[in-house]
Amino acid sequence: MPEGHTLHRLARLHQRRFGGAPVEVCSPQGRFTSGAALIDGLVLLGAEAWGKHLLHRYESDLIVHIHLGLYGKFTEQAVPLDDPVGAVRLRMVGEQYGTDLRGPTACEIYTEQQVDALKARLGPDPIRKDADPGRAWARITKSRTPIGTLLMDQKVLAGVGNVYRAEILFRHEINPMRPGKDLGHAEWDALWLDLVDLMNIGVRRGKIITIRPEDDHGDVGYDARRPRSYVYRQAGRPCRVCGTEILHSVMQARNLFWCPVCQAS
DNA sequence: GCCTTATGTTCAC
DNA sequence: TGAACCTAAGGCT
Repeated sequence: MPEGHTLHRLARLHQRRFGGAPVEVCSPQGRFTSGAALIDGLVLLGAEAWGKHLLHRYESDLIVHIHLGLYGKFTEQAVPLDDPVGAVRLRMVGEQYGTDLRGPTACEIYTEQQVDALKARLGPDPIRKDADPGRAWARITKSRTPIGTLLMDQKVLAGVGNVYRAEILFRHEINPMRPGKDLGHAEWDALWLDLVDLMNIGVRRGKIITIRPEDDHGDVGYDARRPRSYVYRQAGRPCRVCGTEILHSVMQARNLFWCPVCQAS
């Protein structure tokens, strides 16, 4: 699930697997061949995530920018690696492990100026310790745009995706259509702190976990195959808190889920 | 095996 | 507003 927690988890993994040593880099699929040739054999100095963006910094000021988009995935193997299967955009091989990247929206060489521009256009990332939530609040508090749209806007908040959007609004009993400027400051502070908590749990656990223990009744009556969530992909099922049927609509071409009673306004 | 669907973003009309 | 990107999992036959 590529929301921000996935990218931060990958950054930590890549740092651990490849950081501080030379990396063999290639593009079996061929769509990153020239970029891969520039960094092949160089030492990976560091990996970090900003929202849903992943950056690999190599010697010689060379930076790889990766965005997974909807489909992108990394897979990992111990060396020696099997021959690439399918469209592998990027293969990185270190001393003990190698990783393949398939289906990303972006995998390209970035300059430091492009990195600066990226950071400048992204809102604060709840997973980053250097994040300033005041920047997000400044935009939200003066906007008539629905909070459900603002939370998904990477210029407002970096790293929040459709699952965290739906779940955080449920946890704070906020209707997705409420205008940003109608959020109270205390309400926003609580929402931000909760995002920091939940998204860091996501990084540690490798999946999105949002259900409070007191609302988790052993999932009696719930479909174990479905995501364990309050509202995300729960349309038509009873709300875990009040039993009302969870609703679904499409907002800005994205699936939106909410409880009409718990999130009445 | 085939069809639908998805956690995201950019671009064209 | 919709298409494109182009992968993989899950549900269905």
